[in-house]
Amino acid sequence: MVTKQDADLSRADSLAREIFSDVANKWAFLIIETLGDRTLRFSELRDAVEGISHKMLTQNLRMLERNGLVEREVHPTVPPRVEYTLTEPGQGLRATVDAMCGWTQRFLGDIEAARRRFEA
Amino acid sequence: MVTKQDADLSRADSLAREIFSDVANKWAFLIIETLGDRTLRFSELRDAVEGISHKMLTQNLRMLERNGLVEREVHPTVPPRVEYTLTEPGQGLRATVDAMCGWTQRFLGDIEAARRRFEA
DNA sequence: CTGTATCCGCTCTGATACTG
DNA sequence: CAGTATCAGAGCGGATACAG
Repeated sequence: MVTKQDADLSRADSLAREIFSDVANKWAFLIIETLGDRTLRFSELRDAVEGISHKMLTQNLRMLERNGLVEREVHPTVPPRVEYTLTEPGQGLRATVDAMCGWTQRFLGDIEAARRRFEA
Repeated sequence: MVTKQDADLSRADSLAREIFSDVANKWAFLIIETLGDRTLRFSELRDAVEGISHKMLTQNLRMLERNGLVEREVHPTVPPRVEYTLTEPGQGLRATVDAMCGWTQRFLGDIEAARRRFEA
């Protein structure tokens, strides 16, 4: 028998997985790390996130905005000025991304060694 | 002037970013979560990680092995039996992925709400 | 300055078939 | 059972051009 709770759980699971798929990508992580607790303009982000293209930045910012992870604030001036800031959920994700960065630093040596070992 | 330390730092950074790119992908995360502290066979993993194809599983397992995050143990029987386990660095990464899963659960509601708001 | 749209090459992905 | 190879389609990502 499938209870209502089961249904809710599997719905939550599939939603979680979908969010996961959205967010578990290199550019999203780098944008979140770069933003930190600052507020940055589109062009500042483009310059700060090394190697990102105009298109990927727009695309990922829309995705993050759609999921409520960044807030987009438009100043109706000319030329336009648009600023991006992490929301509270965004800051929460940032904490986990920070942890992952720490992990990379911590195990850099092991990973390099493993790679050399793997060439064989 | 570019010191030796600067060079080392930027080398470490680019390596870290490379690792990041390898690992920051949906399938890798799901595999790591699924493995947890268990030891699983190839076919068990394929069944446990919902939706993953034979090919993606192989590809990601190789990548994880190359970076020393999973250990691959071959039992020379017939039919062959190959088991995968997270290494210590792998467990470290798992901790951060766990945190990310917790984050998804915690903010599921906010994210759903944000999405509804975004349709406008 | 910011954002959308288009084109195009290239990689990623899944399905299938084959080997040990 | 585990792994590799191949093929074809989808989607990513970069460059460019143009609009508000």
